[in-house]
Amino acid sequence: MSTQESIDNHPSRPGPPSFLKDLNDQQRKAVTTIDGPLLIVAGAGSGKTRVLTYRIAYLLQQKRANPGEILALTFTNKAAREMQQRITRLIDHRASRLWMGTFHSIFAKILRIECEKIGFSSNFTIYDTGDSEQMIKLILGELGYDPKEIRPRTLQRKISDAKNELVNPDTYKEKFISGTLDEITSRVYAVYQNRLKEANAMDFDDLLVRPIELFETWPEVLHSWQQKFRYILIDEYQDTNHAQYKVTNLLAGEHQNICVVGDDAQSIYSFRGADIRNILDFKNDYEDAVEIPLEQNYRSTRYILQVADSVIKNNERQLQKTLWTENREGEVITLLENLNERDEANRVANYIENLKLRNGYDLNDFAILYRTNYQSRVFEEILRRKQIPYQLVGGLSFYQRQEVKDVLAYLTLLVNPHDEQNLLRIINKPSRGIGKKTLSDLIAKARSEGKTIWSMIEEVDRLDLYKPAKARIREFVEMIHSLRMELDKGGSILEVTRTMLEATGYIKALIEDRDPKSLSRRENILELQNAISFYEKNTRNPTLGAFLQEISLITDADKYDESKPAVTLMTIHGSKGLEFPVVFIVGLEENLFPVGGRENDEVDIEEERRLFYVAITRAQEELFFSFSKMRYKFGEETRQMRSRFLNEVDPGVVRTETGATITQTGSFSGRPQSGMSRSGREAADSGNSSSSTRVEYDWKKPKSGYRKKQSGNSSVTIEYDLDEGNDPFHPGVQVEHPKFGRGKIISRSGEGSDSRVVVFFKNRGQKTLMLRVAGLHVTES
DNA sequence: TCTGAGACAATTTTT
DNA sequence: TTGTCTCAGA
Repeated sequence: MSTQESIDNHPSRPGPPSFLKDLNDQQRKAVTTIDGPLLIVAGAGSGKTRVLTYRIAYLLQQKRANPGEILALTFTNKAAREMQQRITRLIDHRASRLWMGTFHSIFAKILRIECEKIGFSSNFTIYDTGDSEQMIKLILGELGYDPKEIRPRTLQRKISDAKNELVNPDTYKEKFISGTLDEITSRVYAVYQNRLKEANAMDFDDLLVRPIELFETWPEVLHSWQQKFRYILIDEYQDTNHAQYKVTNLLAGEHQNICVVGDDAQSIYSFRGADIRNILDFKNDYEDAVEIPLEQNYRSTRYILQVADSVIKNNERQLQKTLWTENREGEVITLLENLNERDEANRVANYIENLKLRNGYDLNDFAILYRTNYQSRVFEEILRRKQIPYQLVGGLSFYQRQEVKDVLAYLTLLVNPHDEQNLLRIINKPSRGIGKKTLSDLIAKARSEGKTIWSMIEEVDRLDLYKPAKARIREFVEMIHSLRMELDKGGSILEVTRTMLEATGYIKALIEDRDPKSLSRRENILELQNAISFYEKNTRNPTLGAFLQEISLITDADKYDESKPAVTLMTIHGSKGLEFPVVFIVGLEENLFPVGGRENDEVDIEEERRLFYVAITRAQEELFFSFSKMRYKFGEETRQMRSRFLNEVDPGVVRTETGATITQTGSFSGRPQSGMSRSGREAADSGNSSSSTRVEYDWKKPKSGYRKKQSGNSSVTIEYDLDEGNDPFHPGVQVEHPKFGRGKIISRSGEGSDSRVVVFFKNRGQKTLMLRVAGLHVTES
């Protein structure tokens, strides 16, 4: 508090920036406590991003650091972009000089500068999970295992887990031999790491692990980066894994100015090695750490928070905290019961149309959230049929499509000839008569001579191979050589790509192909060319290598445009950090959400529950739960059971479409496993156990009223009745909306409880709102 | 070496 | 249901 007082007491000094006024006490403290380790425990919707961005702006304004001395790490591209935009708004062009981005992109950038010290060259290739898997499959075969018996994917997962725990192949060998699978993993892991290095390639995990290797073997390199980053900020700290913990711990070693923000209740990435202990133990790791909680929620209605709270308290492991809000109670949550997934999609679509019409929502106010990507299909189909624009976020990424990966493989080969995976991918694509036999001979020869495949085929003439194939290989090598020359002579990336598509006959092959997908493949390649062209025009020193690295770390999700007038479809994981006025959480069924476990691995129910919590807390005003009694799975109609989570929600704030309470839903209220949700049952039986808020039974007509702010934090509620027409909302009046902020009424239409106003909001633009539900209040002018 | 029919597996979640 | 992989035959 003393910081805040000293700032407030000297308004005439050039000291505190005016933007601090936008913050509440806790937030302001979090922004202005700048030296030393700081843990901000930020509940959902408590203004976390705002605090981070203001903190950065504050550091700059107070001249504590130059932009280049601030390192801000996020977990997803979406979060990074969001932050980038907000900071740009706050502090102009200097934002671009910040070291801000995802863990992976930032450390890729550092590695590009430093990687020669650990035996890589700066145009190393980044392998995605698919590339890794392919490579592991090849290695398995070479080691004499059958990829059908041992799934490359399983091994990929195990190796990735080991890397995130900083277990190298040698340690793995010592520590983890307990069964044959571990033994195989150990052997494959060792070969895999060597192959990656030979190929001058890194997988996603290496982008975090290799910097640690670098810093530990080169203390002076570590020291210079420690010096550079005076202030480090980490978002979503609860989702960091051990490698991420370690690498930031190293970097913060000098200045100890490390500020982490997180919420243990929103930890949803343990499958990727995220270790919730990182946040729980922060205060042990950094002795002088200060902890600041952010507990006021600005996002959601009281009912939404209430239902979120009723869910999350079923988890045993969690930090104690109290999330509260000044927002209105809002609408009760509606549970949609559907016959099957088509029925579900139709019902959701109908609600969207109705709410849009009745309450003046825009299309981008709606989000449909699901557990798994494949659930999006039905929704896409129905929305398309009903001509409701939507945008699908996530799923198969553009850059992961076959044809796009093929083109990128060619380009990658131009900058990194040792990249084996990409060479093997396209050496016979389109088919040019270099078949399986020739290739396996080639690989065997390369292995026995200890050379890369590329260096073998460069001297193909001395090899003993199938004659016709030799000629084709020679042609292939010459083609790559001449393309590389064109690139080296300074040819533009786009031009080289065009030449390549021509020379390889890739496009020609697609045109001749009778496959109906060929057309969309050609379109995708065109789109890729657009991306290349965009990159070249908008980058200072565009190089093919940099382009390839950049796109290997971005996904389709990054194209998400929140202002586009369309309904958003995404997974709950993808929705983290976002908010929507109206949210539909669909597919609340056993074995879907929570997901069904595969044979061997247990589903972490607490994590699934946190995921449900994340989904609920995305909603600002209206929330819907939905499940289907039948669902097509693998082409077969399966009977579905209602999710156990629905037995845990506070029944006081959830109603079915008919207005019935949720426990009255008949045959589908059955609980799946005995003894499973004891606490959930208790919550259900004891009604509003989680909160003192009472819910009126007549939920369809919420009380009217608006809050009039008085001095300080208190407010009085003034009753009015829209049917009487004694409300204060007329054109010209300044109003405040719980979500959209301040605005001015432009016009009004409709009668009584149908009254609507058009309001122009400073931050959100023009909106049509239903007075009955908008929760507006008049501001003093 | 290439092609196509049929087998088969897959639905967690992201960088 | 869809997409991927394999194997037999040309």
